[in-house]
Formats: sequence, structure tokens, C-alpha cells
Amino acid sequence: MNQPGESLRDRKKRRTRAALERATLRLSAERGYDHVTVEEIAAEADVSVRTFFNYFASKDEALIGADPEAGPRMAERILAAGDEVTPFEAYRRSVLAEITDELNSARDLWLLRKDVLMQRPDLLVRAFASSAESEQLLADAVARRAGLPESHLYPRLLVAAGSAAFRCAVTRWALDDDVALGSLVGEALELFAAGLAHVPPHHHEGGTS
Amino acid sequence: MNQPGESLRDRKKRRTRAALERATLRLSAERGYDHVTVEEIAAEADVSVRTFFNYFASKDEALIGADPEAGPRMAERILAAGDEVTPFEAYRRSVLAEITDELNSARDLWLLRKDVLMQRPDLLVRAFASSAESEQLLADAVARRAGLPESHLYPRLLVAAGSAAFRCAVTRWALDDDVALGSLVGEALELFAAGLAHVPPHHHEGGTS
DNA sequence: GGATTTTTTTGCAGTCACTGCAAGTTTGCA
DNA sequence: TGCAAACTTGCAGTGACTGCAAAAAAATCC
Repeated sequence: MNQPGESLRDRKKRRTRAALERATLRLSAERGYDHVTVEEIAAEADVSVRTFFNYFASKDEALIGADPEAGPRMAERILAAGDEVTPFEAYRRSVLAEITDELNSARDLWLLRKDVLMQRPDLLVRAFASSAESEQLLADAVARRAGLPESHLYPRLLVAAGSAAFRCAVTRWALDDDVALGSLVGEALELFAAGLAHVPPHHHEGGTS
Repeated sequence: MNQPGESLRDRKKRRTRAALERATLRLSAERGYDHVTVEEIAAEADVSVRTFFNYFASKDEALIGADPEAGPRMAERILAAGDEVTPFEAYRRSVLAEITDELNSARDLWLLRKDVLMQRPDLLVRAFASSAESEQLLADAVARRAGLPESHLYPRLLVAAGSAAFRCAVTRWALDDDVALGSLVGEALELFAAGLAHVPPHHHEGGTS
């Protein structure tokens, strides 16, 4: 009894993971991240505390809810991009694709996340810290794609810039959501592409660019 | 009894802080960051555990040993820069100045730090997370300097890029220290200045590409 | 269907980071 | 010298996180 797509086991795991993520966000948005214990989260999701830690290495990780497959998926996309695009472009597309998918499939979670981050902007930085291994994976992919040695700064820097772009975009987005998160990430990457040396013009007011 | 420079109290505080920082690094380099307890660090520095936490908000923070005055100092420098330089240039100079000073006054600590980070590269990201408030301060300074509204992405992005540059430079530096850390940070900032859109050439002699 | 093997969940005991509070101690200042 | 402010300390407590071994559930085999 093993469907090609998903076994009962896999389905249950997905559901548990999702429940824990949602519980973390719901409770944190409601009464503040550090007024919520893992015990309460686990209770809300109807599993034991120990199970929480089988799914997430830390409370922070549950907050950002990083998909463990996202890293490999993005690396895949970077390497699969045709030779006609630059490494930067390949990376940019993989980031934007990932974010678009994520937002489409879990918009409600991001709204909760926004509430939490508005209360404590520093949590975003902390939560991102857990994605360190993932960064290494992506940097290697970029290096391969760009034909650079592993020791070169560029791949690491590009990936770190992507992280930073996302982080800043979310921070900005949490302030007021006139603009779509996806657009903000795109805008940030655009600034990195063009170079930070020149100050961008500031075409503001509700421009949903 | 109050010298213009430093009171007895100030001197003692500096010494205690330095002792704690050094103890954290020495023990961590020797037997690994998470095989060292705060209790041991405090003992090595001859203070109580409680005092450790009066100086550092977390064990991570002691590892990076961020100078609490560094943020304000850099912000100061950014705002003080003459009008003939761009905001980017003002920021770059403040970063490089800070790093040069830091390396000159605490090179030995950075060598210990290198040992620790070689064992666990992810610690760097985590340690940087504690500098979130400082980032806000710098971003505000950049925004003022560039005449941009606080909501604009650019200032935040520039500061985040600076963090990333430093982070990547240290990571690279920890691999092999043929190159000075200062130069690597400079190089990284250069890449950001020029824009990540084009792949940098890799001027390498032993090119095992 | 039932036996067995593999995976997942759980409870439990323990470690350790970190916090608030209420002394105790040291330094600054008049 | 004596008082006030700043710093240190111990203590008790909370809560994140871990390893381990047993229970429960699901996939596999006959």
C-alpha cells in the first residue's frame, strides 16, 4: 500500500509539521513570541513536546518554518538554468520562484508571521541563522554555475545578499503592506544587481511597483 | 577623582568585559563552543555567572564580543562624512575604519575566534543576530545621509550588505589566512558597490578550476 | 489475517542558558 | 567621613533542548 505520491506516514508528517508551525505562529501572534512555551505549542498541535523537537531543532526554527527541501530545490533550479543566463540571474530566478510558491501556498502563515515580526523585528535575524547549512548548499551551486573556485567570495556573497534582500524586504513589508512582499524582494535584488554604489532615486507614495 | 579619560570603575568594567570575552574564546577554541559552560567561562574570568550576564546578553554575544559603542561610533562617522562622498562611500569608510581599529587592538582574539569558527561556521551567523539593534541605528544614519525616508529599502539593504560582507569575509578568512581580513572585507564591499549582476573575474594563479 | 521490521511518538531525567530579585560590596563625590 | 550610585553576587526559578529506552503506529512479508 504505497501510492507513488505519498504514504500515510508522509501525509501525517506533513500535517504534524504544518500544525506545529501554525500553532507556533498563532500563539506567538496572539500573545507574543516569548510568552509562549514549547509546551503550549505542542499542546495546541496535539503532540508531545518531544515531538516538537523531532520536527524543529529550535523554537526559532518553527517560527520561520523553513522547508527543509527548499535549499536543495533552489540549488537544483540554479544548476538547471540555461547557459544563456548569468549566475546572478539564475540565482535571482530561483529565489523569486521559491518565494512566489511559498507565498501562494502559505499566505495566511505569512500574515501571522508579520504580526510576530512587527512586535520583535530581531526574531527574523535569529530565525534566519538556522539556515546556515542551506546557504552553503546554495553557494556551492552558484560557484559551480559561475565556474568559480569554492574559496571565492562571490558565491557566498551572492547568497548572503539574497538572504539580506529577503530579510530587509520582510522587515519593510511588516511596516506597511501596501506593497507585495514578492515585489519588495525583487526590488532589493535589483538594487544588489545594479550595485549599491549609487543612491537609488526615491519614487515613493503608494507605488505598487 | 575623575580623570577625563577613565574612572577606576570604567577601567574595571573594561577589564572584566575583556576577561570574559577572552575566556569565552580561549575555552571555546580549546574544547569546542558547546562543551564550554557559562559557569566555566565565569570561573576562568574570576567573576560570578550572574556577572557574565550583566555584560553579555547571551553566550553567543560574548563569542563575537561586539563592542556596544561600535554602532554609535559608526553612525557618527557616517553622518560626519563630508558631502563630497556618496552615502555608500561614507558607509564603506566607517566599516573599514571600524574593522581596522578592531583588528589592530584585538588581533589575538580574532585568531582564537578563527579557531572556533572553523569548527562551527554557523556560530558566526548566530552571533551576528544579536547586532540587530545596531543595524537599525546604522540604517537610520544612512537614510539621513542619503536623504531617503526611513521606509526606503536602500539604507537597510546597505547595512545588511555590510554585515554580509563582513560575515562572508570572515568565513573565507577562516578557511586560509593568506589574505588579510581587512582586505577581504574591502573586496566584498567592492563587489557590492559594482553590483552583483556581473560575475567577477577570478584572478587566480593556482587555478584548479 | 497475523508476524516482523521499521519509523515515529512519547515520557522521563537531566543539563544548561538565562532572568528577577534582594542583599552585599565597591567606587564616586561632597 | 558618610552618603548615594553603580557593580557584583547568590539564589530560586523558568524554560529550551538532549539522550535514551519503551510504547505505538505503519509498512512489509508470509
